[in-house]
Amino acid sequence: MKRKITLKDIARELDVSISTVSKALKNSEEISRDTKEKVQAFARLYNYRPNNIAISLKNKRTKNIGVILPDIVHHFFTTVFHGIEKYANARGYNVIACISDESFDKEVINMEMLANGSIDGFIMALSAGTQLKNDYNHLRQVTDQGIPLVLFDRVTDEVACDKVVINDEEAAYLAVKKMINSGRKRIALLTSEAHFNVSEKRAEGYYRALREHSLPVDEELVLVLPHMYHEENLSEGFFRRTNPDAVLCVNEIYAVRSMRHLQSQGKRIPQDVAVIGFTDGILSRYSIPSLTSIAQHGELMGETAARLLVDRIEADFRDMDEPEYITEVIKASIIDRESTD
Amino acid sequence: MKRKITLKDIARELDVSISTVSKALKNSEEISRDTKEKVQAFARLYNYRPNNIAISLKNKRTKNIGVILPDIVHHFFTTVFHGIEKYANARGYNVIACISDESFDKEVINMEMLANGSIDGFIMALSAGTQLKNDYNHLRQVTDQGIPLVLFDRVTDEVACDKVVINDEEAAYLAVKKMINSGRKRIALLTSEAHFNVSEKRAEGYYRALREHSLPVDEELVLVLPHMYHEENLSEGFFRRTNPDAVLCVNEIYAVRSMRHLQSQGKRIPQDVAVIGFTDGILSRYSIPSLTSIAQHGELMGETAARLLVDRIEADFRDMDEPEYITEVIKASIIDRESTD
DNA sequence: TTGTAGGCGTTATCAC
DNA sequence: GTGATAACGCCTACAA
Repeated sequence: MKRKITLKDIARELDVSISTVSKALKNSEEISRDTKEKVQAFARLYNYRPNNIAISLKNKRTKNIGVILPDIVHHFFTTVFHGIEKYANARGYNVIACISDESFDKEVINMEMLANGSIDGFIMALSAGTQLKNDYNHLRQVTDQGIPLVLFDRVTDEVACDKVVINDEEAAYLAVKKMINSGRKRIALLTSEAHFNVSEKRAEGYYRALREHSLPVDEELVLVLPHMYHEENLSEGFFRRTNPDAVLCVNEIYAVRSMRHLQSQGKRIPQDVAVIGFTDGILSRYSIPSLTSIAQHGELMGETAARLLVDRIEADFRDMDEPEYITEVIKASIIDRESTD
Repeated sequence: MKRKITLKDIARELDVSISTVSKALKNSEEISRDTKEKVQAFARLYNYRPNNIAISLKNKRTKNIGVILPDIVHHFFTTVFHGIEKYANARGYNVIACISDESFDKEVINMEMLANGSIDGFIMALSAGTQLKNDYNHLRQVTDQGIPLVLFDRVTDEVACDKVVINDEEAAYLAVKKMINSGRKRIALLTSEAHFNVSEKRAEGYYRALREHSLPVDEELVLVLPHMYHEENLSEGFFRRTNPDAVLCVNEIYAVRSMRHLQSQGKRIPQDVAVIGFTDGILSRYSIPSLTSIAQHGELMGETAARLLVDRIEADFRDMDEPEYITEVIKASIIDRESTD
């Protein structure tokens, strides 16, 4: 077991000073060809690599970025993460990932853990708990210290920072409009509890589309489901009772479950009922019938967030005092599949 | 913007020495009550937190663990990751995540990036590229430096380290046996290219079950698919040609696609054809019909890997010279759903 | 009870 | 050309 070698080791071995070794390895003009070759050969032989931690301490930058996600079972967050990771790596950054599990407390703990020097900046989507509690002091604490922060998807106006969102309202509007244009009249909305910013926005788009096409707004046709989809049968009675000819769901799990219940009630999709779901994930692609869905372009969102963050991290400190924060809007798009006509 | 405060700042402000501050904050007996209170109050006021990087440099341990995954779109790796993250956090470690994208080169780059002090140990599953190339020098380089490494799922005998695997062979065997017991005779296997260790193991289980139940082995019934599932119709002709009454798939995507093709050919599932897939993911749960699948207990695998790693990291250095490496086997189990009888 | 000094590994400045 | 020194932030053995 050959232990990790340091500048000091090389210096001792070659009987030169540490600073000479350091310079030689950087190919400094100051050092004689002879010495440089000797040092470099030795370093190569023993596979010398500078210690990241020491460099971090010296430079006060870690080349790590902290990512805090509410969960990782939702395909959407997975793709965002991938986008972040890809972009960050390309610019020489590592990604430290933490999962808040939708809990306020875990989010706070994770942020504090990372904020003490481990990372140069944060990318995160707010946990359900945080949105419910409406407490953003831990975020402000971070930004107050001058640590750059980028929020995506689940954002808040309460914190001044860069943001990346999708046009949820517009996407829902277009989806409903699409179904109206193909002749649907009784369009149901399956949404989740309202403290999720995004659900709210999607509901707004739903209502706007109805209004603009002079369809009656029937609150009976709106079903609010709990965020965790434990109970299998919640929506079964709903469909029997309300008998819709189209359904918009705020995620693909609701959508697939809806199709399942509708089919078991003898409905054909899309002939009798059209279904569209948010999140163009694996379920949408492989369900039977495959699901027309609203792609949120998670990977692009991740890349965008990472770009904003790295730019901010590497921004000149001259113009640090009064930054103009940016909110980038990613356009969602509808992917047509078999569940609509 | 209140900048991060250091021991030095406190010392200067309170006109004491740095070491006094350090000790006072640790509630050392050496320091007078008076001084301690003064220092602690000040530290609290300015929200002092020790700098992780400095501590890492001093202690030569980062409390970070590096996780390298081949991809993150497969639900299995996602769940493993979650298990690692959960366990690691509970023991005070952060997780640095890198994705090799199934590429040998990226795997090497990521490992080198992290191996220079950023992490205390690695958890990883080998990329496809690495298994294909059969080159494990980057792993040995890491273990040779005394950095603990735990391999999971996609492992190799070529590297001496702790490992976590599932009993793939046995699981496939049991799945096939189950279908034989319910009267199936023509059992197909959809597998991926053989350089994947796990696919190979699963195929072995398939063959063993056939042999032990005196069913003929018909190579026509085995379809080897490329790892990336771009081509949609690869298996369609296969089913028409071979007309199986049961199918075992090495992942759930193959399984769901199979069901789709079979259904479009007028077959009923499970009456005409039974289907079982590896990976108990979201597709299995929500497909129509829902898919009987082999749960690999990814979260447990992740926790186990993290436990092995942290134990190894924190192991006494006395018994470091000749470690006995452990391979833990996680038992896969069959989750019965609608695609089998 | 408090402070000094040295070290973790690296780099930059300045002196020889 | 080379090397000594200080600094990044923290800790600790030892001196005062």
